[in-house]
Amino acid sequence: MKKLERDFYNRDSITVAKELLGKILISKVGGKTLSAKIVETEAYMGITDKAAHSYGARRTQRVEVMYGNAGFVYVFIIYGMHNCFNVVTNEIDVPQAVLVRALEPLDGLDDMAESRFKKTYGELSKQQKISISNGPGKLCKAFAIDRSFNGEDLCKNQIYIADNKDYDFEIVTSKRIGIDYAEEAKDYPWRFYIKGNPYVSVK
DNA sequence: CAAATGATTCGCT
DNA sequence: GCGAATCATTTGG
Repeated sequence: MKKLERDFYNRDSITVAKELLGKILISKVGGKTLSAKIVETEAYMGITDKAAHSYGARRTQRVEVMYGNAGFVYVFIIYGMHNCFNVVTNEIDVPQAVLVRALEPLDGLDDMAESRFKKTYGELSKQQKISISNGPGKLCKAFAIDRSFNGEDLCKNQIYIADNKDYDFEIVTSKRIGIDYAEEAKDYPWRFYIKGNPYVSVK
């Protein structure tokens, strides 16, 4: 499997969000290898998108990564307790990003189960196996992603995304989740997921 | 089973 | 001070 290069990320968020579906997220932090298929994403289109942190060209310390080069990681804390994992897209000074909302675990299942539930994968209930990574906060916990990942480069070897030849799925397009404050932007069809995948957070 | 609720921290105004 | 790109748990039908 080939690692995705800077060129892949250096396009608009909607295109990257769609094409990230079915790709493989790989983390090699702390001597462990974790991998999972990306099954749900959302595009945040920057200065014109009321749901985006960078709406209206807001440029603060927190949002600074999004103004940088494509292919970097943007992690933020939401509701005081959950991390959200984003991929920075598009040109420098165009503050766009893609939120990864759900993953299908592939390798390192025991490590993910340990991070999430303090159990081995075999000890999990059927319900827990699904909920191990079927949401933005949950997948961060499974991958042990926190704010120390903010600003990491996906074109290096600590954490990266690999291409996948398995393109046998349909993409469903729908409205984004949890952004009721965003007025008309809350209805934009900028959420994408793999049809029929059990790990999708909201069907 | 659906709906309501509490948790808890930090960046921004 | 306010409120957020969420989640787990509890409550009620």
